Amino acid sequence: MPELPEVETVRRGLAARVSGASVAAVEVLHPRSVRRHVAGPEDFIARLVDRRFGVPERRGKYLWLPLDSGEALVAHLGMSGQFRIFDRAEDSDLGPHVRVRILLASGADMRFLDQRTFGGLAVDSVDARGVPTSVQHIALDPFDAEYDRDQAVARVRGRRTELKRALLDQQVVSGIGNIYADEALWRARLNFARPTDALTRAQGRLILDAAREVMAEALQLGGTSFDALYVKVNGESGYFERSLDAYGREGEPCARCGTLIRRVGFMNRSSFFCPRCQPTPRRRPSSP
DNA sequence: CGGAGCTCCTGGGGGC
DNA sequence: TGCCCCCAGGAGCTCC
Repeated sequence: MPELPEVETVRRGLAARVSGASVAAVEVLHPRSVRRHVAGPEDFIARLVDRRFGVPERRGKYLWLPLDSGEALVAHLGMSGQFRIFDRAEDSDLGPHVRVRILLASGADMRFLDQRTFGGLAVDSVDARGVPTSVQHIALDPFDAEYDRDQAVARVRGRRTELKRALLDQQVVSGIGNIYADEALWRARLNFARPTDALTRAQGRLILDAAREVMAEALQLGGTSFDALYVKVNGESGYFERSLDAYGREGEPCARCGTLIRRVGFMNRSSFFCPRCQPTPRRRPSSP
């Protein structure tokens, strides 16, 4: 489940390995992985071959490599996307999940793998600030130099929904997925179902600062890896999983109060929380 | 037009 | 042992 820390870990890996590299050839092994490139796989390939990559950038869970053509190669990892870089292309034993291969002029082999194909690549135009068209609707993430926390708080409080829904809405604040939403809520001692329009400004700041903090700590450890579905560009795992306080800890004692962590369904996914530290709100989002 | 539900996808794992 | 079904969930899309 790549969220901001995992995507940033990948971005750093790509920055170290492919910044300034030129594309020699591209193979699209699964068309679904380039479905966001509406002009089709052939056009996708043509816009990459002989182009040179700049330094990769990221907003929220999107990352992109600027091209010397003025466009950008945009990537979203979805649920199971990975980039792997090999020094030399080896045609044998590609494995079942390699979806796109980008062979570099240096001889290196840059592979996009994606078991569930929720992720994908596209070549996209960029605006004057270098942001791809397909990323412009995404809110700034908490690590963006232009991020304004109080504006993000205002967006959360302006919604009429439940707090976790707002945290997961990439147009409110980007980069937060199910794991870090639960972790931030646990740290802020707020229940996922808290109505956003009843949240105080202080609570809004608390939850957004907690999200930023937990993602910063995860990034230090190279992100969260549950299994081989998320690895860095060199194939190594991150170590944040052992630091999680709520996510995946159903039935284990809360690190603050010892109450057993509960899991409930919410938005077609699981939410983990401490029923004592994060009590369920009495009323549903306010109604007339 | 904001909010909420649906849908895409595959492999691992649990249950029987 | 084998098979079936559920589950993981990001985000675009559709409907209300």
